[in-house]
Amino acid sequence: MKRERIEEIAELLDKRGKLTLEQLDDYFPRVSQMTLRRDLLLLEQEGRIIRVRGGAMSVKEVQKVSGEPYTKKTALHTDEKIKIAQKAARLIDENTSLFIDGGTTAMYLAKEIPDINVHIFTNGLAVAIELAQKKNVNLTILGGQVMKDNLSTASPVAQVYFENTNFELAIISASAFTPQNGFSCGSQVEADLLKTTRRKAKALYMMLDSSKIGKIMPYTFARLEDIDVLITDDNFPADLKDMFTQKNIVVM
Amino acid sequence: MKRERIEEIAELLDKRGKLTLEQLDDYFPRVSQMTLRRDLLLLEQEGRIIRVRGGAMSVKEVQKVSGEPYTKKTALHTDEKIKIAQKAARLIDENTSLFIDGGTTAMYLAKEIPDINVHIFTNGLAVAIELAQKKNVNLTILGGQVMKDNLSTASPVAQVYFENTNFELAIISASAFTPQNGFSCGSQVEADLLKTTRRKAKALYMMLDSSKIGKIMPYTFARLEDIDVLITDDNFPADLKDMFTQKNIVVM
DNA sequence: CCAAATTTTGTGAATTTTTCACAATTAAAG
DNA sequence: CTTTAATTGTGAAAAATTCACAAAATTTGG
Repeated sequence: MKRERIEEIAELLDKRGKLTLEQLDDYFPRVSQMTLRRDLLLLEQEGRIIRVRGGAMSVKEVQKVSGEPYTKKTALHTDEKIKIAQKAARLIDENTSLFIDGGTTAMYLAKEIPDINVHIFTNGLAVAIELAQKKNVNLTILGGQVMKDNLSTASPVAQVYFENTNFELAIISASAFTPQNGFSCGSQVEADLLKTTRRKAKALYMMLDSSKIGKIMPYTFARLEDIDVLITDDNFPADLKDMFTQKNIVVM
Repeated sequence: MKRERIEEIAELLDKRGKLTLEQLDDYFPRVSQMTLRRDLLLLEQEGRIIRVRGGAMSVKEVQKVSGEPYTKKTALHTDEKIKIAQKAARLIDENTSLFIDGGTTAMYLAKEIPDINVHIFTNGLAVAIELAQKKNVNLTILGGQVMKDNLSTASPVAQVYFENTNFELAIISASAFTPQNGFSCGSQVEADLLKTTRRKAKALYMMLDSSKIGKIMPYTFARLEDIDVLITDDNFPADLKDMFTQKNIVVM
């Protein structure tokens, strides 16, 4: 009981990297903060976490890479993204092959994916690192020039390689969405890649947190009706939801 | 003055691993605790330290403690590898393009490379993550199936893509070396990749720490005379060194 | 099955650490 | 030599952490 909780905390911390005591309290409403504190103390003594003011952070997380620009971006809308990622993870079946993009939401998805036998293609460096830790996941990363801002790769040449791969499902995310302009992102090559994704996958699942709604980025890579499932958070506007469901797109 | 102090704090912290504010106060009696706090905050934002209750700890220190399969391997012969990496880093000129492999020594090399204008190709995920942090380094990662044990990619298909790239210099490392069997590694596809490297690069620099000498791995990818420069540590046997220099190979 | 012993947990006060706001000082620029 | 900006110091306010002890839960032994 105690040990179970502690292990759960450790796991959670490995996934999220860092948690405040308040966040932990939300996850474990049945015990007091003091108990959680004591658990953290124990985990610290085991060398698995580091207690910091306000909460704790995972040692594994620190070991990965230090203060890169990427982690900064990670902080925004974290909770929504994790929830979306959890929903998406549940949609992945064993013994299938799928594509995941390189965005931040995708990275959370990578964390949530269970260690099952699947073949995953990705153009995200951070996603790849995360998935490489799962023994049963067969992983292929798309090569190409690395974009420093989001640690994902894209290049026309890599497209050729991409053309020769097969997968059933693609789970991608967009930087912006409006009904008129569809799903868009900030780079031409990325848009091309995602367009190819749309062509090659039997089904296209889109992860979109509601903060992206109403925004427009330069390159549209999919329209509203191009997707099969939309995975979003609770703040998704009802009228928009209707627009999707009317086109037989599942919104969840 | 301010920056100097901050650097000094960072250095101290890297050495000692962890320091309380009181200890820091002893080291810097001329400034107030508040100033030290502000310095620590700055260092934390730079991602170099982690502030904990009572003081701060060095990120490097945390990173040392191993846990993962990959990180475990990293821990072995660390000092030699870092020295070799430092030597290799000095050989890289601005405005050139080069290939770096995906091994552990290569990862240390990535850390040591200054933030200069170069184009780097690599098949190492960890190497890529490290290099992605340098603003001026143009980075391309070779795609392919990811090998979980060493976080590097290799696949016949990626080879095709590789063929279309150009670089002047390749800095690679081997898992094993004997004069008879040359430089060898543990995987067929990796050997193929490194062979291609040998063909495409104008010059081939080999990083080899002395612990690899006398070992044999299944796949040879280069012979003694194939390389141009051998970068090794101080324990490299003198007789072997002669063998290389007699073939006009620089040993350093 | 019950009671004693042990472990785990919760609570509020005490302590410590950290933050905050503003003044004082120092360094830099014109 | 002013003026401006940056850095630093101070004490109070806020927050987080620890502490001590009682309550609750779990385990143990009869």
